[in-house]
Amino acid sequence: MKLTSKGRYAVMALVDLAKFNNLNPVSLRDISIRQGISLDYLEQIFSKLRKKEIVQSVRGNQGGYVLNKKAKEIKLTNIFEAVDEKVKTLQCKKESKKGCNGKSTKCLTHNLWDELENHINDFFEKKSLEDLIKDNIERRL
Amino acid sequence: MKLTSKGRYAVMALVDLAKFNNLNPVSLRDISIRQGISLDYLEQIFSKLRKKEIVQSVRGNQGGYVLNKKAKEIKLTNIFEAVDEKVKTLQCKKESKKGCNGKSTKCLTHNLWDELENHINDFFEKKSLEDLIKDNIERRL
DNA sequence: ATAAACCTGACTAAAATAGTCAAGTATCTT
DNA sequence: AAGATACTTGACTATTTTAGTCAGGTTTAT
Ligand code: FES
Ligand code: FES
Repeated sequence: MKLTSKGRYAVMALVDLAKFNNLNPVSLRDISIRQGISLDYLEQIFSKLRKKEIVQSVRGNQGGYVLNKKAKEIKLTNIFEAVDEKVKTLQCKKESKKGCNGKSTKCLTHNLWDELENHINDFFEKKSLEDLIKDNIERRL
Repeated sequence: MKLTSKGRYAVMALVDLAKFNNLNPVSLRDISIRQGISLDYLEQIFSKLRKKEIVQSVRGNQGGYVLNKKAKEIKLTNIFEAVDEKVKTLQCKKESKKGCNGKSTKCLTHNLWDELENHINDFFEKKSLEDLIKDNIERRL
């Protein structure tokens, strides 16, 4: 079980962005340099974040990205969904009545993985971007 | 974030095995058929489980595997550790003082992933093989 | 003896990941 | 108007990981 860097970078970049509090757009170039993430890769990520209306783009010189919602309203769940970082512990399709082994009943562990998935999603549902920023400021003091 | 089938199979096979309550060894061949898992793959998995003393092997004709501890004492944590299914949400090395970006401080999200890792491991630490079997019996009623 | 079943290590196809690269388009500043 | 900055898109690719397979053993009950 690991987290992919796409999900990791998305959150990292958004925390960086959110710290500027919507005063003015932040360029991906700056984020790239500050966070050590490839610019081209960031572009892919922000393209997805924009489509899901998590950020807004400002084109042209001095442009960049701004949060499209309040930091409090952006949960990790939303971010992960936007960049396709899904939690997938079940092998089978959840809706299907078939098990992961191709049999007509769910496998011995189906229920366990389902619980696990919920357990993890709870965590993501509870954390907002605002929480992360606060946490970051506290640590600096 | 997904669970690999190695971890999934390990747990699935052990639940199957545990249901026989140590009365007599269960052959991998049987588990393979019942659970729809490749025999060769199961052998790899059980080799690791044996090295970590989670199961005991009985060689020869009518041989197979038996649990080496009480089902209550086998936590998911132990199983996952045995088959190298680790939860890895951090990018950096935990001990190192360097961040995942190569910089000398931890990245903006380091703490978040660390929390997440603990959150997930809590789940694994709480679940024993016995819990899974009970859960399975209840469902059948 | 022979068959069942464990044991080991090496090998490999396929999928996913983590990017790179190229060729734009829009808008601000001067 | 020109130039620079920065967003936008889509295709491409190297690397790594996963999920096995395969071949050739060894052990032990009957
Ligand atoms: S994970 Fe759903 S049936 Fe096995
Ligand atoms: S995950 Fe540890 S420093 Fe980034």
